[in-house]
Amino acid sequence: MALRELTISAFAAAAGVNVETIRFYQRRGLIGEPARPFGKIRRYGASDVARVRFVKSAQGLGFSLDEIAGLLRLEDGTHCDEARVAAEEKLERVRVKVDDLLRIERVLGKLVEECCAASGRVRCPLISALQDRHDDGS
Amino acid sequence: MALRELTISAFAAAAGVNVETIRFYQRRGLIGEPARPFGKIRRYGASDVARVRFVKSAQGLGFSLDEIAGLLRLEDGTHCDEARVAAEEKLERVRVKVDDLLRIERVLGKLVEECCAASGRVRCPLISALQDRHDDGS
DNA sequence: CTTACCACCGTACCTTACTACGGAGTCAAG
DNA sequence: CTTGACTCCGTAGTAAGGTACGGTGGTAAG
Repeated sequence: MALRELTISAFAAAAGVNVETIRFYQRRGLIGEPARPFGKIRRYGASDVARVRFVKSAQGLGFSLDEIAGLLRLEDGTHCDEARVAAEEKLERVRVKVDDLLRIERVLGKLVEECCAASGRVRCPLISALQDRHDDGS
Repeated sequence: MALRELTISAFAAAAGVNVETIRFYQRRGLIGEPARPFGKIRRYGASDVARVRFVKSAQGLGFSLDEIAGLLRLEDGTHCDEARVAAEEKLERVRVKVDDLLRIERVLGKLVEECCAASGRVRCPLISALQDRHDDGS
């Protein structure tokens, strides 16, 4: 587990993605171009692996690559006010997501529990769950 | 707010999507072909609006249209055992997502609070948050 | 009954996020 | 110093999820 000893294929394997995905993320600026200690070949470390895994997790939560890049930029510490405003916005979106997921979780949990107890359901409980989130109209 | 009086464009507007998206969802089976009370023209009701909104919410949470179709099929009540197993699987995925989102929320909240308190951060707290989720290796 | 607007339908196109390909360079082992 | 596995890079292709377009047919107001 030492630093900066992974070749790109070992790196990709460790992060659970395709080699081409790594190169694609580099082009998109999601991971920085690493130093090339020996000749022209890139070497990667554990922190790079963590970064890619983060990207993949965030994607699974419905964030686009652009949004993820925004999240990652928040940590820079530079241009502080801007970052705070951005973070507040993201936070709001994240809270809505958490809310929605918890509703779905609750309904799925009930479905599993009571399964088939009521045979002739008319209305989907999942939909109802997300429907009365915050009971404002539009 | 009566039943089945929306034309497709009113429906799309109410659900916050494009008309073409509605037709696309019909082809995908995400919403059923509605009856056509007068001549050849489809009419939609409030429950259709709710269904489309659900699809959009679920998408924002990282579910694919296929997965969403699966979620919606759960409510049928028919073939009960199958549905219960599926629901359990979904539930597991949802719980992981909730976990991840809560971690991100916590970190973003801290970022907003302490913003800039520590000027020279080295390591991204977001990444760390998702990294030590469940501390199993692979 | 015409005229304008909308619905219907199929097909084509677009964006996002990869994934594959092909040719040239690198590097360690034999 | 060759061989073979691996890397680099640009470009092209793919899959998912829409979005746009263009022609035809309803339908409701004047």
